[in-house]
Amino acid sequence: MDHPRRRQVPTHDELAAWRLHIETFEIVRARIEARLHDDSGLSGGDYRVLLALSEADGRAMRSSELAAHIEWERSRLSGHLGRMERRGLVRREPCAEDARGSRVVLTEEGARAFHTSTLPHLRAIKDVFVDALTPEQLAHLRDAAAATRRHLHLDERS
Amino acid sequence: MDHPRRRQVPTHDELAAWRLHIETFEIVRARIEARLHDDSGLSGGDYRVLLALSEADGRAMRSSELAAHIEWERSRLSGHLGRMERRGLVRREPCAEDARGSRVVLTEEGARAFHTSTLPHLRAIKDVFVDALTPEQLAHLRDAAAATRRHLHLDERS
DNA sequence: CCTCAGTCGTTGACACGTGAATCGTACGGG
DNA sequence: CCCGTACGATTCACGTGTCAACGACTGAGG
Repeated sequence: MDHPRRRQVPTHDELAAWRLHIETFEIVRARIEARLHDDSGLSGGDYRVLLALSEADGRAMRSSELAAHIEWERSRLSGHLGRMERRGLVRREPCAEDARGSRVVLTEEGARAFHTSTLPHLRAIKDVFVDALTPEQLAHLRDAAAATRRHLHLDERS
Repeated sequence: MDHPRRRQVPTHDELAAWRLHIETFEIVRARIEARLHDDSGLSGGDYRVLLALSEADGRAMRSSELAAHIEWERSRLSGHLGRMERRGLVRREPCAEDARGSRVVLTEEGARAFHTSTLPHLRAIKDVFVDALTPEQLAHLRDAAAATRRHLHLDERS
């Protein structure tokens, strides 16, 4: 027998809880994104970009500013914007103040797509996620997420 | 004013809880997979395939049997096995009983990679996920996941 | 000025995921 | 025995993600 100061690996139950949790909420996310896509043709990434742009001054943002805001790699954003531009959701124009950069502008069509998608999307979140849980369970999830963020030293706002 | 029988969209707090939860545990998953990859060069997908194969009779399985077991699309598995085969983790051989099919066999190297990765992987799950939470919080997560699965009519084992 | 380190955005190579089409084989019914 | 349908596995086209390398440009210093 060893003298475990502290168990180094999860118990069977802890491991089962981990798998159940992560697999379940992966399905939840997929369902919500699938509904968004069926309703409006937008992916989760599209929605996130459109949300940020529609809240921005002049419905436009510098590309790396946008990337920082939604916490994406710049290369990821670049590729995504290329696909969104092909579909007419955004437009890229050269930036006056800094010839290296570019401004990402929300098009009329992009704004329309975002607005018509919002309500059904929120409903999907309610149907699939919120309504699955009691208010106490939801509060517990929020607390667990907050504790996890502290544990990982996320949100070091200072 | 309307007469909402039942709110159709989430409240601000519910929406915030949803976003906090999903974003946090996405980061948790990414951290655990990054540690797995750093420790052993395996991705989460590799690990799942190797786990299933190492528990299978003769360390081998029919391809669609394996796909069903780990709940993957067959095309996804096919592509993934191609990459794993290039790296020598698995081998595919024609199937005796059914010339359409193929058997996926765990190689010695695959078995070795799986075994050396398991302990560090479990430790990562403990460090990053389990140790972030109190036992009560972990139980709450498990209950919330179970409730969600019922809500979505998953696990209809009948 | 001019140099040069650093930033902006894109690109390339790759891993990974989905759904539709494909191709060969299996097998039950004429 | 052959035919048509069903099935196993792969392939294709595409969307999505990472990281490293790149070319264009900026801006602080000599």
